[in-house]
Amino acid sequence: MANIHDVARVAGVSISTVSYALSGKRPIGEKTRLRIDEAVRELDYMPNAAGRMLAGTRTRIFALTAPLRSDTYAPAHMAFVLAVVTAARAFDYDVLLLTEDEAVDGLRRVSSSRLVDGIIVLDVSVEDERADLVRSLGVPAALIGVPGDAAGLVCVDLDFEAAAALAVDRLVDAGHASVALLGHPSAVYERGSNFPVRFRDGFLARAAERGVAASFSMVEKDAPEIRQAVSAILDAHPAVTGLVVHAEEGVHTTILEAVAGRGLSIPADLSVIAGVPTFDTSSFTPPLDVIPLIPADSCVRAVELAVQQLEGPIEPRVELVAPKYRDHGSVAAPRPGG
Amino acid sequence: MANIHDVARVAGVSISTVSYALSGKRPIGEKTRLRIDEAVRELDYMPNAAGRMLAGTRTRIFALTAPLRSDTYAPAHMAFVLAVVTAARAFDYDVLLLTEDEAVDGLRRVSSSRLVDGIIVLDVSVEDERADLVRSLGVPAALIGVPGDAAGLVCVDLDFEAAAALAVDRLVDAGHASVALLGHPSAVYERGSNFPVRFRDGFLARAAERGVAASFSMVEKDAPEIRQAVSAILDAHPAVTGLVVHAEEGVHTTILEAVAGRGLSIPADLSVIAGVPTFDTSSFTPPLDVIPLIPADSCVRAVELAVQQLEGPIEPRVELVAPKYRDHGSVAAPRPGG
DNA sequence: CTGAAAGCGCTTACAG
DNA sequence: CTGAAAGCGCTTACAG
Repeated sequence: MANIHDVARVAGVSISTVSYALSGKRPIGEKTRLRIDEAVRELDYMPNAAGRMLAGTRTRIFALTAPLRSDTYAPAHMAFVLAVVTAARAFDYDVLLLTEDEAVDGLRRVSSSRLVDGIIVLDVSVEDERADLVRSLGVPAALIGVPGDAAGLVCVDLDFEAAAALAVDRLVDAGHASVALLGHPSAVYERGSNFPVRFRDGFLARAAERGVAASFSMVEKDAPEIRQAVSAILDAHPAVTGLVVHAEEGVHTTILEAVAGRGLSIPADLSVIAGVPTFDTSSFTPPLDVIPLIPADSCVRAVELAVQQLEGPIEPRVELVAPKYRDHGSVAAPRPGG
Repeated sequence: MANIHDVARVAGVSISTVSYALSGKRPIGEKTRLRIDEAVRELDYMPNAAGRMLAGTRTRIFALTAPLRSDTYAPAHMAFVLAVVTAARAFDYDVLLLTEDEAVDGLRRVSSSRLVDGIIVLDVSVEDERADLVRSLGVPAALIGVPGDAAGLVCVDLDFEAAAALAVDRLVDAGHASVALLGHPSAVYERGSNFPVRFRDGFLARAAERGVAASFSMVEKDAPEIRQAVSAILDAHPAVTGLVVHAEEGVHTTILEAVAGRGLSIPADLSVIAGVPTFDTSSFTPPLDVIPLIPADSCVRAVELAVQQLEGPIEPRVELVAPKYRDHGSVAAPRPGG
């Protein structure tokens, strides 16, 4: 395996010139550059990563701490991991994957040994020991999600309150005067991430602002309970003509079946918006308008912020990514009669 | 951040003694070791990864190439990634994650730059460009799964033929004389991985060996088609009393509903075994006997084989992991009447 | 049982 | 525009 000395010899220059030619950190004479390029090609030279890390100030590796617990929703989790890796590669960074069992020890190890230049934290929970650790490590880091105590941290997340508000606005703007939110099972609001709470609060707050009636129900995952919840809310609030669903994929389909089962058609009788899913709602029956949670949006920004910190500390912050609305035809004006 | 010279100075020894004390590669005097341990603790010393990589012969990093495509079954994929990372950590190896878009270029980059000591390949397809690449790279590598051309490669996979044969044996041993396999959609058998084919062939071959009637149907994913397939096979082969299912999670539940819908009870009327799922079948209604695909089994072995290759090339091979049977009560003797 | 020293392959001031 | 050289932080023969 050729090294920089081989390239320098073949090109008839010094190793520093080879180094500068490859890094572009100083101007190189036209013909010198050509001879070096030629030598690099001839020897199939690729700089040694360890030499680079040791001499330089960067390892060009980020640690990604992603639990990969089996109780996380795998498709979304996978999409986020993929988005982080893709975003990191755009900055020429590789990603070292640290999982649940080694969350804290692993982060400590790879940052103390200077194996990584920074840390990206995924699947952040309210009480996340990784948040405290990152704070104490003082290493470049960005969290995707917001822990209970975000002081001193750089966090990026979808603006869930704005997303819920956007859903309300769409319904109200279409003429609906009574809206309902079908949410996750109650356990989700009690522990784990705080975004369901933020979505719910954003929903209720905006509905109040807009002066429309609003109700909120938590829905368990079993089909009978889902049907029950749909009936309950439509029976208890007959005026409801706009529905926002913040739940898992399977729950959506069951809700849609239940709605159809009551003889209601979407959007003629009921307008429906899916809130912040990571899955596709355009192939549902009927396709649903959606305010998606887009992994790339948060991940790209988180990686950018981590990269910025390589130059030095930046202001701690919670950066909220603006929600986007995608129309699939499931929202319309309510029937004149109500 | 303390380095090895700091530790040596505080402990009053040379840096080589510190290095040997930490690596355990040569015996160190009792009190010398104590002084070094003390200094390490006092300075919170952790060896610099880049220095280690450059001076040593190992980076202690494996590349894991896992596509993370959105069309792969995420829960299983995540379980495999997790199992690889966990297995690698047991050998004190970290894992660098390379995804789809960079499969070939990324592997070339990290191996040419000596960033990694070896490669673990996940989600291997029949025509997998990564297989050819790994062959040409000549770097320690282990594939989890078997490509069309496995020549020169080290592969590990579940023994799918043996798994299917085990299912047949269980049914035949219980007294069943006519068995059926409900498999994946036809597209799965035509492209992608080859394990569905291996499972099917193992099923048919063992049934022939045991002298029992066997049929095989491919089942699409939509509920109506699933119900249709169940009816078709039970109508066409009324003697069938033993069923093996090799399909996705949702398909299983729909099949069970369809079976119940026909008034058949499991296992009294029909014995059912789930073939090589990565999901839990013990919470199905009823719980199903299962021959699971256990990510850890293949992943641990693949990592072991990669580690072995650090000492030098080993014999190329396709190592098949023996299947295991888990009884949940869904297999019984057929009714005396047939 | 321990140490002095070479060397791994780069980057980057320093010098011209 | 280019080069000689120091140095990053380790490991490991070599020597005693």
